[in-house]
Amino acid sequence: MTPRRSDTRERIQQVALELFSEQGYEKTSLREIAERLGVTKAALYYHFTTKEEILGSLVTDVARSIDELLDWARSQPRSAETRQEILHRLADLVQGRWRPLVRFAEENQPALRSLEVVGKQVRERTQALFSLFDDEMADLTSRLRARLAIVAVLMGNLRDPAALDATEAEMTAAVLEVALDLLADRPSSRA
Amino acid sequence: MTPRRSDTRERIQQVALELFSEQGYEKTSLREIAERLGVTKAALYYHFTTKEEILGSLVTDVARSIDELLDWARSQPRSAETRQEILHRLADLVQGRWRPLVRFAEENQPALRSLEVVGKQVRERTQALFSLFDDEMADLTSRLRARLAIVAVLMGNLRDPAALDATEAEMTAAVLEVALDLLADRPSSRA
DNA sequence: GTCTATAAGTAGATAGAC
DNA sequence: GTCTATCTACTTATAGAC
Repeated sequence: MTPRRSDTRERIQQVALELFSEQGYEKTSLREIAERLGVTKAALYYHFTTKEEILGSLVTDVARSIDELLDWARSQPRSAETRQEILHRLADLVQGRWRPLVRFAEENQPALRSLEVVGKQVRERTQALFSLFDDEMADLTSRLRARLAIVAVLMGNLRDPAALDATEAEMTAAVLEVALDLLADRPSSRA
Repeated sequence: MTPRRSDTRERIQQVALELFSEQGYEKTSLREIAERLGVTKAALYYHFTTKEEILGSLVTDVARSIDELLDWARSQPRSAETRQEILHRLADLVQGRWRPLVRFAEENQPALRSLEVVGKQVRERTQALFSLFDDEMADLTSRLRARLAIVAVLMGNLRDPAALDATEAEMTAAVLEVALDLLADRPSSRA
């Protein structure tokens, strides 16, 4: 018996995310959101006090999921198995329910940065993800590789302009393989 | 004796790029550009017929530089030395004179995509850069690695939120090392 | 909980004087 | 080549009826 007073709020979030993803945050107006939903602008203001709050409510939800991943990761031993499992969970996260929003965040950095509250949340999580594999004592190339591993996982999520025509499962597997290889310590070869 | 009728046009380009980079394309208004320049909006319209044309004039300049790199690359044999030189030239390009604009392009994909002419130029060059190292007969992970090598070079260019406190020269060297390693063929280890 | 109506401001763009 | 003045079309946001 969930209260379920209205699903309008959730429908607003869903439609807003669609439009933000298609056009970017700045270019999307409240009028457009209201029209696609078949309600008026004023209706939006009943559920959200500002445009930023609509985006903020979405970002907060993702941030919670990332925090759960971070908490879990920090409770585990720093082993190769842990790293592998972290990457798997991260891949699930960015390709599952949060795919549209994560993609949106990747593509709209300036819009997110310029928003007071939302920007802070995004920056903190980005940094936390990078720091997961970041050994501050390691040399620069190792640290770069660690970051690229994260980026590789996020790449499985991209709107691909020059498609690699692979299935999603193939992409995920390939991306994880490349990411794990980036994390593997290797003797510094090469002159 | 260059004609040099007016440097206003170039000053507009320079100031516009500053503001576009700081705030994003959509959020930057012609009023702001004019104000920072100490002229009026109408003055801008003497030099550029639309806002998009200001950005377009900048993008066209970079596109030309990338085309030169692409032409040169295609005229070379497909050797390890060539790949190394390509990466070096790409790094020079994104970290030199075009750094602000390349960074802007990375951060404002949706804005650029939604612009008719500009978007096409950007998409074509991105694809061309990826295809430089892309052997369509190779397996998926190799192709992913090739793309990641390009991404790595572009990462040397990022506004870094969690700074790796390295000098620019160190970053460039490290980024190139990682990129080259990504391009190196390797026996598919790992179960 | 959703509406109409409207405020108050800004955007990109133009006409025409100087 | 740059200005003032203005236009039209939007924007986010609010007040208050239903």
